[in-house]
Amino acid sequence: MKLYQENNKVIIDKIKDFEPKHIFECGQCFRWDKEEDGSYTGVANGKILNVKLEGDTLILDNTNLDDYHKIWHNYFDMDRDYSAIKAELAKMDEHLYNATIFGQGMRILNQDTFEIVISFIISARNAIPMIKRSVAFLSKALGEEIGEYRGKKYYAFPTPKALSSCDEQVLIDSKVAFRKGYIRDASYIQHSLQMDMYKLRNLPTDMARKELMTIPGVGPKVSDCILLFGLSKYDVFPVDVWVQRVMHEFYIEKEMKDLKKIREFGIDMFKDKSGIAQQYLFYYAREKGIGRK
DNA sequence: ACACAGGGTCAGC
DNA sequence: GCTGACCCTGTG
Repeated sequence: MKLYQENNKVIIDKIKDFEPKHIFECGQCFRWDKEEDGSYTGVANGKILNVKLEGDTLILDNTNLDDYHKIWHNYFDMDRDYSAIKAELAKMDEHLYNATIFGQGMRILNQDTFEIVISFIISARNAIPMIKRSVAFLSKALGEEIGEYRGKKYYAFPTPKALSSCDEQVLIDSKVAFRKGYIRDASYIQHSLQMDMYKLRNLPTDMARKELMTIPGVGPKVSDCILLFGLSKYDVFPVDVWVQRVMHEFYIEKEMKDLKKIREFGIDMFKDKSGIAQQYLFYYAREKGIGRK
């Protein structure tokens, strides 16, 4: 692996376990879009980045080595050995083997805690394209304009202050619908520091989870997603309709509908790799339509 | 056309 | 612990 800068690109030769499609389309993030040339452009930490894989060369455009080390290295979870994780999961059974092969190159991004809280509140009983639409609308309406890339303007995710004090009409127009009260209240909780969601990182998973569940619009499933995608906790197992289906298909009787028990089953099975296992299974199930009637 | 479900959560029994 | 309502939109 060789890392170097060329103009405004950071290039990594001989990259392993990095497949942009699987990273950006596995359902963990909502601010990355595919360009016509197959690359992906998105916003994180107030910066615009374009990502393209050519063979085993990763090209990060619109950035520099300084930002790579400060932001993107951690954002893309570069220090984690996904080959080792995949190998461990794949040897458990044929389903995990298939799911890890299918999702090869998927990585769990380290995303901003508050952005993940709001995004996954929006995700409840919603479809992924609509979640992306709402998040894009709110960012454009309330977020700071951070620059232009390939002729398009980009906006940072709104601050807690902006989201907690905006006109109700903005939330209505964003189509977050019945979730608008949750978003305003959750944003105020962070803005007022009634709870500092960023500090939950320092708590054990179960305590952080208990805290998250006090936020309006945050239940068992959304809190697990926040822990996994926004707080770097991997001993969680978010159970949504797809994980439910894939678990019924592969591991447990269909009569077992108690989501709490399915979650405990997953954590018991996958331990400290539950979150990552869940993401391989979720992506595999959703792309293949496993269990859909 | 129109019912149904989409990365669930909450309030009211 | 269960059950229905919740906004809006794409899908069949």
